[in-house]
Amino acid sequence: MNDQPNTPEESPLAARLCSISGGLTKSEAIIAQWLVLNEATLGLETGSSIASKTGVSEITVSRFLKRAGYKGLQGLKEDLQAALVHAHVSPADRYFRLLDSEIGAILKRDADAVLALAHEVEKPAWPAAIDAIAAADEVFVTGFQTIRGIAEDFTRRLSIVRGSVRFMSPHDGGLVEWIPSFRRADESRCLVLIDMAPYAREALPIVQTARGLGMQVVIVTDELNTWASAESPFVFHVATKVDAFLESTGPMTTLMNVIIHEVAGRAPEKARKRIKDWPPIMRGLGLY
Amino acid sequence: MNDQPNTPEESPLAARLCSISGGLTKSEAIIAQWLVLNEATLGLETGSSIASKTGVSEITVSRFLKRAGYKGLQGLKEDLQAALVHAHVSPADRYFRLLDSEIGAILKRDADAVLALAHEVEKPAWPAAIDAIAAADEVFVTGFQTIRGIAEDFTRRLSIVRGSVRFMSPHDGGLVEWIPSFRRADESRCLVLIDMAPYAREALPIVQTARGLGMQVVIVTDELNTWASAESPFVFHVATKVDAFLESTGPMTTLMNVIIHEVAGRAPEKARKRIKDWPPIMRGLGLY
DNA sequence: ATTAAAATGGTAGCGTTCTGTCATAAACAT
DNA sequence: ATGTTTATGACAGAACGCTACCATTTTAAT
Repeated sequence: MNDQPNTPEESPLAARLCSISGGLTKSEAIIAQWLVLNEATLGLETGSSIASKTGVSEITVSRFLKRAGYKGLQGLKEDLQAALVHAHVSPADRYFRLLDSEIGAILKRDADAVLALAHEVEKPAWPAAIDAIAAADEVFVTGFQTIRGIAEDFTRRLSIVRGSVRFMSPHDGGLVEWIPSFRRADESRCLVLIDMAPYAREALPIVQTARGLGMQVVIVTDELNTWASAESPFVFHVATKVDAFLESTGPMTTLMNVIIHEVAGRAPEKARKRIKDWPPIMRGLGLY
Repeated sequence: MNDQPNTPEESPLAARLCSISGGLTKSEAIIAQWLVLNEATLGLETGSSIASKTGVSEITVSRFLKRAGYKGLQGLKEDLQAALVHAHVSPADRYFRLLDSEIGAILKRDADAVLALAHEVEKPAWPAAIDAIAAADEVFVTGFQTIRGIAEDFTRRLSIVRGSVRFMSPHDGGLVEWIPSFRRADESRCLVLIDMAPYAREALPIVQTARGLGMQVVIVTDELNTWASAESPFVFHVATKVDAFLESTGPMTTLMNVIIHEVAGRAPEKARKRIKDWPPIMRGLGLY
């Protein structure tokens, strides 16, 4: 099922270069071959560096790239980046045509950010964080401003998968739930904090309070957050800058969904049972 | 003997950045973290692109790199290249070592769903829907259950971009806002409904009520929804099934963000002004 | 609160990269 | 051999990325 990103004969770049109509000239062949062989490090090259390494002149490189359909070396680099997304995600190139617009660029970056989440779940801290959420006797969730809703939905959806999950708004009397209860001193508690840099002033003290009470803290935040790592080992970064008017919260939502999926995976039979029970529960509640 | 080309905590770049004597300033910390998180694609970046993505100025990036011991971004790229040669890792599989796993599949499908949004944006109804939202004198937003939070966040974020946006919970006395006011009978109103099939029983009557009051209705829903198209021309479908325990709402969030971006684009100067005014507004409100 | 120090951003200038125009060289056909 | 086409390179202008100088803002210290 997987395409082979490494095999040169299957690389989209190679395919594109080979498909140039009318064959290649000697210099062009040299350039093309060099490009394919060095595809991995193309991003670090520059037009003239390629020229000198292949022994042709700068302008020939430029011309060749344009003939191959790229908009200069910069365009080739962009295409390379986009091709990554396409190669691994789309069954065909059915979207190519659509993705040239401004929105297309935003969508591409969002998709890329989603794929980049693979890095996060790969971290050693990831399974530990999932364990912390799955094993805790009680889970608190919080988030502010324009991602408060994501935090609330996360709470609802996590509640389908495991019990004792509570959204916490620190501003309407929220932290009272945390008053240490000695009757249940042995219970473990976990806080999931969703955070974005522009709105984060309130987050730090909450995390510190939670830590002080012996809670585990899982923090999902954007790339710009720098304080979180000092407070907890369970910090996961999501790319949110997509050059739109506002940041994108889509990838963050995806990550929350993955967390839920993984927590469910820690106790599959229980989770499935809860899901089975869920519709009747809803019906009983009318709508909400 | 094992090479860990991707593990952030072992990367030579990360090591070097961490070892800077005298600690990092706030901006520097942001830059450093961003560099580490995006090391895989650094080759495709440029000084100013990094600056814009991290929210600092070009010159701060330049200064920081010099302080870190690199000779500008070019020097950093050269160092990276040297490291890459050793690691034998192609940027093509930077994410995908683990994408054969179950989570990998989920991420891929989510990313694919995001790209597939290009189809929705391409529909003729799309610009019309954006117009309806942008031009309306008043915009109502609603959504239930596990996507209610998305609807609320959409309300908050759309409020940054244009005024008179209101989240509407039809169950706590919600529809009173709709009582026709003859003083403002000429005002146009628009409803944005976010919907998912499993929870949709309540949505239809709301839409019909809105239509009866002469409102435009924009509906964002999943692939399974069949009734919406009969009620409004502005229906957009998002793929939500990713074979996880629960549906994925990430792509839907992305689509809402795109809507906001487009609405902002309809009145750029006003939108930019609103964004500029936004931080003070927030501060004035304390936190929420 | 006031002052000093540091950090950051804006503007402008330099250097580099990229591309358009023209000229030269090579390949090819007759 | 000659003329024609094509490929390649040299030069220059445009565009962009990078850094030096100065102004402004932020932070820390008293």
